[in-house]
Amino acid sequence: MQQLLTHITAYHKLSTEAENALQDCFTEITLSKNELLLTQGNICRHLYFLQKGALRGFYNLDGKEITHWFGFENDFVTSFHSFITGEPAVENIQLLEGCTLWAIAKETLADLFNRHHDIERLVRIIYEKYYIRLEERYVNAQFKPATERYENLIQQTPYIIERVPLGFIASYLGISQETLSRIRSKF
Amino acid sequence: MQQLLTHITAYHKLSTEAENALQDCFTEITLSKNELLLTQGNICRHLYFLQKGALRGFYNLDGKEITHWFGFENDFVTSFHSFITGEPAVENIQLLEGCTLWAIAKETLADLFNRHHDIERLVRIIYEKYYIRLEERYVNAQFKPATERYENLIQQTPYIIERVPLGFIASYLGISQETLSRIRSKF
DNA sequence: TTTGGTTTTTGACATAAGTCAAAAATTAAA
DNA sequence: TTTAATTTTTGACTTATGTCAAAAACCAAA
Repeated sequence: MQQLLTHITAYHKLSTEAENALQDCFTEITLSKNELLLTQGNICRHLYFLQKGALRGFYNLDGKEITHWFGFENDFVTSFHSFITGEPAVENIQLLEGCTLWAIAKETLADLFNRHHDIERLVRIIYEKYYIRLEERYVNAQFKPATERYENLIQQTPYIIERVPLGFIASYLGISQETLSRIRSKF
Repeated sequence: MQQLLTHITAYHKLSTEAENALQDCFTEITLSKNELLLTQGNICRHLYFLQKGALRGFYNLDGKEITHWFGFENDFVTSFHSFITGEPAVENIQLLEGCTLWAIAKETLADLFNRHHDIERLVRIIYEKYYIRLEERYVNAQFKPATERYENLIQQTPYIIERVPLGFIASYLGISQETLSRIRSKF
C-alpha cells in the first residue's frame, strides 16, 4: 500500500485526510499466472494498481488474439473503455505472472471525488500523463518502422524480453512473430 | 460561445457560477487558411475549442511532414504534450480552413480548477472521453489494414474527403498517397 | 476561356513484411 | 535424465505497400 501512495504522490501531493480516505478504499488482490483479471463481455467496474507482476490486455480479431498493451509494476490498469462507459469490455486482461494488485470500484472512486477535490485533481493529472503516454505510443505505432518500434520498446521496458513470450510482443508491435524473430537476429 | 457551453454541458452539467466563470476565461480567435496556430519549438500554453473550421497536427520526420491528427467542429485541440508538460512542442498545428476558436490559457484553467471543483470534474471527464477515443484510434492504426482504416475514417468523418487534401489523409492513415489513391479507385 | 499551378492517378519496379511449414532451441514434466 | 510440449528460428515463397516518374484531372487566377 505504501508503494501505491508513494507512486501517487509523485503525481500530486494529497492532504493527509485525502490520503487516509484513499487508503481505506483500495482492496488487495492476488492472482496467479494465466488467470484472467477481466473477461470480454463483462463490465469492468474496477480500477487496479499493479504493485507487482505483469499482465496483458488482448482481444480477439478473426480468431486471433491481439495483445494491445502490457502492464507492469506501478501501472494503473483496467479496461478503460468499459470502466469509463460502463459497457461490456471487448478485451481480456490476463496475468503473465503472479500479481499483487490494489483494486478500487468505480462508485467508490466517484465517492472519493465528491468528498475530496484533491483526489479528483490527482486523477485528472494521472489522466493527463496517461493521455500523452498513449499519444506517444500511437505515433510510434503508426509512423515508425517495425525495427524502430522494437528498439523503443526494449529501451523503455528492457525487462519485457525475459518476462513476456515473443509472440505477445510481436502482436503488440503489430508484426508477425517470424518478423520479430528476424529483427532480433540482426541485433 | 453558446456552442462551447452546449458542447461542454453534454459531458457534465455545471453550476451557474461555474458556467459564468468559464465564459469569462475564453477568448475568441479567428485565423485564416494555412496559418499556423502552433509552430514546433514553441510551448503551447493554450487549450483551444474549435467552433468552426478544420485543422491538422503534423510534425517533421526525415524531412517529411507527418499528419497525425485532424481537428473539426467541437474538438478541443492543443499540443497536449506541450500543454501538459510545458515543454516545447514537437508538432505544428495548421489551419486547413478559416477557423473560429475559443482559447484558454493553462494558468487561467488551473485557476478555474481551484475555484470550481465542478470545472475540474468536467475536464477530468473530458480527458476520459478523449482517452478512450485515442485508444480506439490506436488500436485501429496498429491492428487494422489500410483499407479498413480508410473505410472507418470516411464513416466517422465523411466530410473529411471534401475538406482535406488526399496527401494529408494518406499521411494520417500511415500509407503513401499513391496507395490511398489505389484504395479509393476500387471503392 | 486560356494558362499555370496544384492535386490526384497510373505504371513499373523495389522492398518490407506476411504466410506456411519445418527445424531448432528451450522449458516443463515424468 | 529422458520425453513431451512449447517457444523461437529459419527457409521458400506470396502479397501488400513504397518509391519514383510521368500523365491526367482539377482549380484558380489572368
